[in-house]
Amino acid sequence: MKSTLTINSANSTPPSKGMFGKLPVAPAYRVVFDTIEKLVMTGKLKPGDILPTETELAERFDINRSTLREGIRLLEQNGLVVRGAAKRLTVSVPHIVDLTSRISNALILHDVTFRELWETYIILEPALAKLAAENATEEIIKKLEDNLESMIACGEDADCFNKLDYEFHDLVAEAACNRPMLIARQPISILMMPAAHAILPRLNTYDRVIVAHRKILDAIRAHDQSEASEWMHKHTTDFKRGYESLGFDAGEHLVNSGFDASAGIKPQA
Amino acid sequence: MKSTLTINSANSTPPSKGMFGKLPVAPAYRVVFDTIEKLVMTGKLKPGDILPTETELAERFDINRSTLREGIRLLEQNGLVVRGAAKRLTVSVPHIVDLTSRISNALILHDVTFRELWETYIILEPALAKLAAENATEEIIKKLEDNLESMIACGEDADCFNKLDYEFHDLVAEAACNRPMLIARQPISILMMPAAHAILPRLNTYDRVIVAHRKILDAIRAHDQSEASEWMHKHTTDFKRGYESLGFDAGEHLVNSGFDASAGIKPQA
DNA sequence: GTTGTACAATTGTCGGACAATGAATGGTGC
DNA sequence: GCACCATTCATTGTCCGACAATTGTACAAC
Repeated sequence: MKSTLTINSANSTPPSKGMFGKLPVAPAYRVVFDTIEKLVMTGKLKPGDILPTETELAERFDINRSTLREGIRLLEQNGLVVRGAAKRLTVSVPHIVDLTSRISNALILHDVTFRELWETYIILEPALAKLAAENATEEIIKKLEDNLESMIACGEDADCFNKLDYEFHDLVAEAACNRPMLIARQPISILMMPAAHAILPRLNTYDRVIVAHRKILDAIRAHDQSEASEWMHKHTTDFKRGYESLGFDAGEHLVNSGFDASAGIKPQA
Repeated sequence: MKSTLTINSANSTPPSKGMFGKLPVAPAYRVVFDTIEKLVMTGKLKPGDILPTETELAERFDINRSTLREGIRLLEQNGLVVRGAAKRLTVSVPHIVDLTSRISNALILHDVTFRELWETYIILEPALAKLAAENATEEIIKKLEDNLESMIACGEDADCFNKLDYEFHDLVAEAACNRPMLIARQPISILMMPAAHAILPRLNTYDRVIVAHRKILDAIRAHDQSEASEWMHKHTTDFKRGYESLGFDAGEHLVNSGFDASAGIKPQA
């Protein structure tokens, strides 16, 4: 951190280099991004606002349109602007799904282990179930009921079952009305999907899953927070037990769950 | 989800709209992004690999350099490439801090409430303390000790104290060796900072904080997981009590904690 | 009111160009 | 031979101008 710097250190290197670590002269396209990002974050630009055309923006910033466009790409990737109906740039709010898929990609690249995912999941899922029992609306309870019915109708069609299982937990998370926790859970859920797909057909846990889901749903409907939390805890622990009884090592990397895992879901981007 | 769609629904809307959701004809710069992203995610490009020059890449993709550069910007903002030492593009893995600051920005724009932050925080912090008690290395315990000493030496310098408080919790989270949880915690921690700054000098809770930190540190050092978890729970609850006793409403929006909150930290990006 | 058409605006893409800057190279002195 | 310096070169950041494709708009026709 070079906490102590003396100006008069005329011993080794000329003072023009070495100290004064390069002051942040950002390329123009980055300045464009920073500027507009700040405008959005400070509320001077609100979601839904339509930006001027590229030509006009370039004129105002006094840069070339190509350069401006590079800045726009940064904003676009950040989800702060989208090219709206009329192709015009409109200010937007980053979608949760964009964030979560980005996070899961990053976790994959960081070689996250199943142990880490699991440790977090076993914390979040019961907490979300508890909050769901507190906050669930009639509407979402209806969706949960539909989900459970479909799952029963599913029989032992593993693909169908897994999809509905994933959806059930997603709905519970949504019912909790807590976005930070939702964002934390989603990437983990995505990354654990391959494991879920591997477990179900080999261990034949269909019945156990349905029983657990029903208990959880009942608890949510009854606003019984501790019951919801406890059953979700059991249910999630079951999942880990299944994982381990298949001979997987929880410390093992998940690298090759790979790209399709994150790209496979993206429900309605 | 429009699960059932019949072709012959010639009743209301013409079939050319409504169904056939826009087929994915992506602009070239986006194809560049998708292509290279996939190469990274599938491991065909590994972190540290140096990409060809812009001119060469443009030639290979058979597009103009300007167009290619727009694609590069998308990758850059995603953290998948950085312009390395020699200005050459280098494949990289997204830094955690980039993710977390993006998440906190998104949460701000989504008008997240203190209630949501709190509900998540009270779950994560004890869990992290528990894991820290399990996994903390000597090295990080040393850092925690240093932090506690500095905090005591800090006296009632609120700025110094808050900074060290923030750092302490960061260190505990780091000690837990769990990146999903780390990523989940960090944005919340960032967003709650303004609240922490408001509470401390007005309620004079310096002593209570130090006592709690010492208890937590002792528990981590002794690998006493439940003790670490419990004290962290108390400590975090204290924080909320402070927040409420200042008359804030937990359901209140945090919009105007605004931009500086997220930009203020960024330790060493 | 709906349909169709002509026109204008805007974006996506292209080709070429150049200054600044870091890297590589080669010459020079010891 | 090795260290040091100047030159050359490659590459990026930026600019300019241009054009096809697409889309919004205005207006005419039914």
